[in-house]
Amino acid sequence: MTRGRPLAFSPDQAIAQAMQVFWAQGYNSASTRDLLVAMQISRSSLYQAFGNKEQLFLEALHRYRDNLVARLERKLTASPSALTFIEGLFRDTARDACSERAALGCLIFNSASELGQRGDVPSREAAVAVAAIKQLFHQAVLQAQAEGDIDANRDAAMLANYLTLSMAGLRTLLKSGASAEDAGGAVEQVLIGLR
Amino acid sequence: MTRGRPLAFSPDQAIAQAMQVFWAQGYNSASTRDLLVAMQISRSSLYQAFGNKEQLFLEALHRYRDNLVARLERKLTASPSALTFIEGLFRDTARDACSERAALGCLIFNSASELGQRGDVPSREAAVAVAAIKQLFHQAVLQAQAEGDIDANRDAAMLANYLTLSMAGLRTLLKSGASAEDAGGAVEQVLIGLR
DNA sequence: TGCATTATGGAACGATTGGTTCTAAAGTCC
DNA sequence: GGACTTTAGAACCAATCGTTCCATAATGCA
Repeated sequence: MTRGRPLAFSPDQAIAQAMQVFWAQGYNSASTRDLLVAMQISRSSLYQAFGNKEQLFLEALHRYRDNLVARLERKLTASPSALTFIEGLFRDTARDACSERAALGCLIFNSASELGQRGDVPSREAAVAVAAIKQLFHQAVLQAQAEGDIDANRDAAMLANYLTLSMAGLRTLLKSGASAEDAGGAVEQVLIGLR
Repeated sequence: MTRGRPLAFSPDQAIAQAMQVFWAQGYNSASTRDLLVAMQISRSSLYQAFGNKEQLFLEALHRYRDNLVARLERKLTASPSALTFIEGLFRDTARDACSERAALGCLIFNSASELGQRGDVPSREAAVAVAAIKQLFHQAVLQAQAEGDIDANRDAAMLANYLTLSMAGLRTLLKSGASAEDAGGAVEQVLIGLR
């Protein structure tokens, strides 16, 4: 099957490590050296396996997006209702205010904020990832409407935008050092708007 | 009065130009060269007048914050009511979705997102600037309660957090390329939560 | 006219950036 | 053993990073 010397590292794990670096530092501030150290591979391996820094970032962002969406979809189906899923997601995020995780924020919103509307591939991919989050909220809202927890007459796409906005705002609030009480209070207000 | 050779540039204008660079590129990505070109001064003048890049950023952030708060306070007092001020602020921001201005976002939220909880001075100052925005919303909510447009029984501090979260989220949404319709719809939902 | 003081332009600093290329060794399959 | 691929590491590139230094220019004061 595979000819030649086999890979000495797991591309999956390597991407996961690179993802952590981009997550903590952002795309521009993450140097290739930082990535090499975290990935525990040599320079030649990085360029042979992933091309360059930009392509590695795209792989990491893609991975993050896929993992996040899959995790949330599992959570959604495991929840007693779509509304409790949404409520739990926001409340858990707010409750986690003081953790390292909250300080990192979300790679997708971080990237959208950093890369803005530059027009290059990483910027567009960040926007695509935001759209994936919005799409998941849309799905949850539709389900909650079918379950009778949200008025079926309300525009589900609009509510999906509202929830995406709210989650992005919550992450920024947490990044600026908001307490769990402050974040939790604001989140309850967000959730009131759903019903 | 002043001894020695006089300054050949206006520190005010120079800071304003530097602010634009930090605004468009972020703190880390803004190079000293970019700053020098925009400020139209020489390298030595920058370090003599402002110390270093970090201190220059702090001056720019401070300036941005003071200008923003002053402008919003003027707008608040000029508005027929505090509620119309809040509504107008959010609607105008959403309506402006496709402008360059919207693509830049807000320097304060940009900085909070980029610098996160690093613990250094720029990071802390970004958090202070977010707190200033929150404080302004708090003031507007209290006034709206006094004017009978918001239920006086509701927690004004909580609503201020809610509005800060919403504005931060709106800016992230616009940075990810949301249309004026999408942003406007989400904003209406945000405003419904106030009443 | 000199002196003190401050600002200026520009060179230069050492370190680091992302990216590429090279070499020699090592591992695996046929 | 030969074909093939990956490995580690060094070297290199031009560019950039933030910062420092120095001689010079421009002003007020004596």
